Amino acid sequence: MTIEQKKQTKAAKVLDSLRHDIISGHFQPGQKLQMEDLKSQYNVGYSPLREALSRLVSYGLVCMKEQCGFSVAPLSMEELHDLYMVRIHIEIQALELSIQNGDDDWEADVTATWFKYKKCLNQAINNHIDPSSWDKLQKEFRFTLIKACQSPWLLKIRDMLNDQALRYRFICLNSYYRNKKVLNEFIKENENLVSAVLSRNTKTAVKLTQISWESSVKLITDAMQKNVIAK
Amino acid sequence: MTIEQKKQTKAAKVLDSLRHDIISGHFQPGQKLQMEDLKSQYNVGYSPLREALSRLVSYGLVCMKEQCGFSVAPLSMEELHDLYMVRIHIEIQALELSIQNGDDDWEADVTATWFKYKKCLNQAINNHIDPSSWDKLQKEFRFTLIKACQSPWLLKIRDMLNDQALRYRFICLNSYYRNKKVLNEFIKENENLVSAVLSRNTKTAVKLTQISWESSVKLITDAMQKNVIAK
DNA sequence: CTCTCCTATAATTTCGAAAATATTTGTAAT
DNA sequence: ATTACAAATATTTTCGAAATTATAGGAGAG
Repeated sequence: MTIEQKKQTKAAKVLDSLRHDIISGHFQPGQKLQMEDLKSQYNVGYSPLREALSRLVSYGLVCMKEQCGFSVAPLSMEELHDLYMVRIHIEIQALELSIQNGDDDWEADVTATWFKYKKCLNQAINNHIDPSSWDKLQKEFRFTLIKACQSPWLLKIRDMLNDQALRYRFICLNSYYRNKKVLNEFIKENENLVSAVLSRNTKTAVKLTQISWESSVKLITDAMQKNVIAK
Repeated sequence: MTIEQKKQTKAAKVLDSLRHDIISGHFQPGQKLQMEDLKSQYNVGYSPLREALSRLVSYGLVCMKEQCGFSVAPLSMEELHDLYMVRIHIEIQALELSIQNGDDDWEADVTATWFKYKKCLNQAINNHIDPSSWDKLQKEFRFTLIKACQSPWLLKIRDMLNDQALRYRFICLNSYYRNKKVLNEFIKENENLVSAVLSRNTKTAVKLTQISWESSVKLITDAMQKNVIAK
């Protein structure tokens, strides 16, 4: 329990927990989310639960059918491709704007977060893996790259698509963690991306992002065909 | 009360009503949404209300501050421009894909919905204005244009941005209804758009959409500066 | 044996009172 | 007069029982 969680409402807390538990795969895609179960699992009443679930419906992580309750949004090959297609568009748009609008402070910020993230990645190569700090730093780094875009709507939509995509990425996270070759590739790719961004080379930055994400889709597709998580 | 609203849950009904009442400006931007008031206005208890409001928070039409309740999302010049920037991008992407993927049935659909919509617009010129059918037909027409894009995520995001934008459009709707010159322009623009779409001329269709929307932004900007709805 | 309809059970959804928190009002001290 | 503090009021948030609706199981007719 962190210090800052004092005055949060129960609805907000259970929203965070649910989102995390869905993204991380604690609940299976498509799984029914029964009120009674959730109530005892999260130790809350009906109201905050329904509130959280309702928000996740709009957010796209949860489905609901009237009078038949809630369920975890399913994953599928088709959706994976659709999701990444839109996501690449949004992310690239944000990146372009960010490179265009970012000031000196932003450049410093990019450098700093990449420095931290890189350090974590290098430790991962030597088997010192800390998944939670990996996630945090990756998230921070990727957000810093685009946060100077000055478009609240782009950022909001990106957030949504990002959370969706994280569910798919979880399928093949283990291959990331273990494979040193993949990790080294990954570090190099990001290194190139950062230089392109800092030198305001929009075209290169966009192309690198596109390539990197398309290979992500490939990795996930392979993992999905092996696993039986989604046909 | 329409026929098909029998087995809807109260939360769903109040969600629709709230969305409509916010978009149409029945509630002022930024206005506080008090539970007691809403409860008596919509004749429901706390649970379905909070559920609907929660979904509208994720959707972007409602804001909420913990322990301080809900309020209507505010409008502003900055957001207008941000919104339309993103919206144009998404809509164009969807339009391109739709032109690319649409089959013969889709072409027929486009022709049919435009025929109906045009008829309604022509009646509007002769002062036979029916705002509700105007809205319905406009919505149907614009959706038909892009529905062949085969991307659920694009459609979902478009829906969200569309509803947001409708709030701004409401500010200057009266000038649309009354001004015959604007209406004639409008019909002509759409006529051109439909021909471009049907002849699969993606470039022209995109350009026409862009121009038409940029002039929309201008109209709204002017109206906002006159009205005092948002500074 | 299969299908339909009815009953029993289980789940979702809703209500309104109770708890928790914010806001306002009033009082006293500086 | 102004600030600080405290009581009173108003509002939001939560709980769990009650109402509504779906689902499963079983009896009877064809």
